[in-house]
Amino acid sequence: MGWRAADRTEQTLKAENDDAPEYLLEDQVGHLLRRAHQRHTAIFQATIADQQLTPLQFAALMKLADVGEASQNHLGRLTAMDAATMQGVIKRLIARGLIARRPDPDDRRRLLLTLTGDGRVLVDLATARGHRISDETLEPLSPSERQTFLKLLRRLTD
Amino acid sequence: MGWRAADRTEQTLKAENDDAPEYLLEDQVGHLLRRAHQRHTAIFQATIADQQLTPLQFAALMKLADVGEASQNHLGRLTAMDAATMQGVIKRLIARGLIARRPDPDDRRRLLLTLTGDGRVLVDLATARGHRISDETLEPLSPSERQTFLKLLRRLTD
DNA sequence: CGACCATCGTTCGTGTACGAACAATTCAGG
DNA sequence: CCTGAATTGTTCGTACACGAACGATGGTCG
Repeated sequence: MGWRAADRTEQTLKAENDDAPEYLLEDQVGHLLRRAHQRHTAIFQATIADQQLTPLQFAALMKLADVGEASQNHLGRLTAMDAATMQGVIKRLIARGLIARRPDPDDRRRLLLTLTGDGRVLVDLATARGHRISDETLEPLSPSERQTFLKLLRRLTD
Repeated sequence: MGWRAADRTEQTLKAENDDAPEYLLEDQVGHLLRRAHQRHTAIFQATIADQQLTPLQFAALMKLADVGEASQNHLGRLTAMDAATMQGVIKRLIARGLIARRPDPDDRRRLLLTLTGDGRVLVDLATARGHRISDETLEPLSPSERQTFLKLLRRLTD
């Protein structure tokens, strides 16, 4: 690229103490995590049948199918979304008729969420895709490497 | 929590074919990558000195310090941001006087970006913090596990 | 009972993320 | 040379992500 020689004057201060530990963006965990996540969402969009369905909407749907019924905040904790983010996700899923909301008779602060019939159908269709997406994301690794990677990654998520 | 017993009727269909491969959100790579990335950005915000500086702004700044000068699209490719995302990041860095923009004399489509004096000062201060952030993110892993994890993670980012 | 504090859902503001479309400019091939 | 394809930067629209503040409700403890 030839930028280094051209910008020598601009680089002077930095170039003078070469022994200082350089910061290489492409070696930092945060950058790699971000890029891996980017790649995963690209695979998600290409593989999931429904083009409108986003990774977060899919996660909320799958978790709701798992627990059957939950309040917004509770489902948010189960899917690692804060209450504000939850608002938008829930609003869009309700607008598409995939989930329904009803007041909790025992606690008037809460709104209980459940899958609708359409939601249940979509969950059944999308489950296989979900597994395919995970496989494809891990495709560059061998089976034993996948085990190792997932084990270590899980320890970085507390 | 007791939701499972309470919602048995809602779970009937799903419970009947137990042999079908269940989809456990907390075991999926995508979800784990998202949570690990969330944790990293929380560590970033807590550790970086400047409270206004975001991970993407920091990345653009560090990369610009590395290459000296670059057009918006080029810097975007180096930091894995698309042109539209770049717009906002660059706009905020210019507003804070950390980088400057000037037309490329050789190509009138391009705008060349460089660090300002303030930007260079901030980069020098933030470099040590950046390394601390990476260390803290990987803190749950032993040194050899970190090597393994980074090696595998890098293979998932192409 | 009553003051206090936690929780629930909502809204606002800021900042990524990215597809899509656009005008201006550059480049490649005929 | 000149037409068409590619690149650069910009804007628009949608969807996360989260801190902060808010009113309504629920629980606790003196």
